[in-house]
Amino acid sequence: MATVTDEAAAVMTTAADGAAGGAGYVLDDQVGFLLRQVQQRHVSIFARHFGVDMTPMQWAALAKLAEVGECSQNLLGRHTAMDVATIKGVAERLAKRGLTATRPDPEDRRRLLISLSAEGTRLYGELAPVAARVSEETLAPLSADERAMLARLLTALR
Amino acid sequence: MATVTDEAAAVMTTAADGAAGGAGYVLDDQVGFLLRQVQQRHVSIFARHFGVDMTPMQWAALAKLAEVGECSQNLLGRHTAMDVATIKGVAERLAKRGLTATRPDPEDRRRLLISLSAEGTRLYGELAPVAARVSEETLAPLSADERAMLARLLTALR
DNA sequence: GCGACATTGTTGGCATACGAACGAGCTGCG
DNA sequence: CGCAGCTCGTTCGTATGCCAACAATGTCGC
Repeated sequence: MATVTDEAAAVMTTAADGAAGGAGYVLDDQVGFLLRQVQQRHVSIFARHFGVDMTPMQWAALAKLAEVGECSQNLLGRHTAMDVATIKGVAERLAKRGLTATRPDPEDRRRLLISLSAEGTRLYGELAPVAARVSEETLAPLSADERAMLARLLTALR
Repeated sequence: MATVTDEAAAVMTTAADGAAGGAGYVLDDQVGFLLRQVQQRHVSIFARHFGVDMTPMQWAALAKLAEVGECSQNLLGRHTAMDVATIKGVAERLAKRGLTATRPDPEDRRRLLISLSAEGTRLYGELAPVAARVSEETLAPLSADERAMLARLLTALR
């Protein structure tokens, strides 16, 4: 099923075609460019469902906190694939909105422990179905088999 | 070719599993989260090959200019999938480095025409093979068939 | 030819992203 | 015990990325 189409077959070639002057390099065929555009569409769908009060990054942190429970800011950053400087800002904005609570780790005075507040837990429960719909809508153009294949390929490139 | 593996089959389910409280929503399985991580890896590979003097966005603008020739800032933004506010900054930085030349459009006084300078053309020719290697390294974990499949799936989601 | 509407570019504001540098705290090894 | 080396959090600087508002310019219909 789902055989390789003609136009896709010509796409994303290796670097072996060393034509001088960059002939043969077409921006629109590069993985990075495709990835960015798919990401753009996804973020746009996310924004339409979540509104301006919840960004993908904030949602990722919220969802991960719901999943693993209280953890240090640094670990939360690793769980959500965010830079230390990035998770700082995200955690800050979540805390300002009262969705998380923070306290110093009694065992390690370097660490800042972060956990969901009651309101954060409530909001997570409310928004999780919305997040599922966002994923669904993003993948809408693909069949079930294609979605599974995409998951496999993306996981391999992670 | 390339059958669906077990773990991927369980991944990226639809929103139909309406379990209350978000049970069943696992951040790591969502397309958006996977996309962001693949993107991160790609950008990291890009930075290793290109250094700090050329960002993915700047390269996209440069490559597109080489492809289509002189065009308005707005059109260049659409060609490279950049917001008007984003292409402004990118064009500014390219111009500051002398890689592009700008002039007002004699036919439409709203437009700002942008083209590659001699130095920009030279640099594009020099870096195009590097860009090809970046794409190659990003896709290294995949076979040729898998790359074609990925291109097809990403294009469908663009 | 003129006024409603669209297009182009600019600006301000907010939220990522990430490298680098820094201070404070922890840990293991001699 | 002492300290070299690591980890954690913060801050700074630069570059996206996008929305909204705005001014200048084009276009099109009447």
